[in-house]
Amino acid sequence: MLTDEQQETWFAYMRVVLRLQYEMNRQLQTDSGLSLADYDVLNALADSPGARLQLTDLATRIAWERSRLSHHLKRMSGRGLVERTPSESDRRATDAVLTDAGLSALRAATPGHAALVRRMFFDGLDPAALPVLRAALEAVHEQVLATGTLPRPGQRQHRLPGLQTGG
Amino acid sequence: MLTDEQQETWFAYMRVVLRLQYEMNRQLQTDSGLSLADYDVLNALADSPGARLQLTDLATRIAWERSRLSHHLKRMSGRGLVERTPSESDRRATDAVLTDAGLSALRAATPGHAALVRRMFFDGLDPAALPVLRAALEAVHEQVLATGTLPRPGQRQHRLPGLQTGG
DNA sequence: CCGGAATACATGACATGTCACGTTCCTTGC
DNA sequence: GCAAGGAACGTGACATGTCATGTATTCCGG
Repeated sequence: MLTDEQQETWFAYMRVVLRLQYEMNRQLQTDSGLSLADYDVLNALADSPGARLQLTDLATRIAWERSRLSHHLKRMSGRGLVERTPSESDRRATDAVLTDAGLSALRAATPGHAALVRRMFFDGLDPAALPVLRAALEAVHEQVLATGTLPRPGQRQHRLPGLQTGG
Repeated sequence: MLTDEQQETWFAYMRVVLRLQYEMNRQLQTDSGLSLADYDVLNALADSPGARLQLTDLATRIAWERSRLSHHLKRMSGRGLVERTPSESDRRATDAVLTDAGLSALRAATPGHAALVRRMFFDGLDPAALPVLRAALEAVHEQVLATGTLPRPGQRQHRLPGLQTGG
């Protein structure tokens, strides 16, 4: 099914993923009181226009089940990191919005997180390999999008409020 | 902290990890009734001499908290996929052993899993990039081992039973 | 060998994630 | 415009993961 070299590459990938996830989780938790899950949410929001994202879009973007996100946002909003506001474009929908406290937490956590990423991921890497690695990861990403079960992120159409032909 | 190219590479990595994890989980769950976590455990055991591994070693190998593994093995043994036997080399220790049913489940799940890996990971990849990708992942792995908080897998020393100088 | 420190694991309480389902609203075809 | 189907989200029940702690065993310095 896979060639030997593919197998070895895959095993190397899985080993990296498992350990890195473990290390990132611990570093964030102990240094910032954020879980990696929290960080992913905050990061996705901070990177979005208006620091705001509809739940389904956010879930798609970070590849979470929507109900997981719903539960998690309830907890995060209890901690003041995000707010949940009814969407203006769709009354069924909810937007998650980054709060000031959430942004501060993200900013406080980022240097330590980035330091870990640099140390564990890039410091051991031949810089000459970087462009190839990047291209490979982007190709894989494209393939996952193309053949996966989730929609592409950021491509869902929302009705824009204020554009209805007036009554 | 990170160069632009490093950042983009890192983001690509995270996007791939998040989506692939989601897709693997779903594929395994629906096609085989195994979670990705189950699969990682079964796989690690099947790959070990005697299909047996002491808990701490197994936890290190798949980068889990030991208590997570303890709970999970209890559930998996309830399903007949593994057994827990007292270790012969250390009476504090427990070995996880793959059962016949566990091996069967692993064998049944593997083709579908491998197909997904091939389709999502390797089919989109320029074969010429494979050696570089593999080397890069192995370099990162080495770096994670070198600077991480977990011991290297498979390097812990166990007292070998039957080698005591007799009484 | 003996006592204190460290290690291996289990467990209970609690945090987090999944699944099935209900409610509300939107959309589509007439 | 209206009914039927679908989409967005929340929730409760349950599966899973984490943390703090307890018990048994081993290790190590003297």
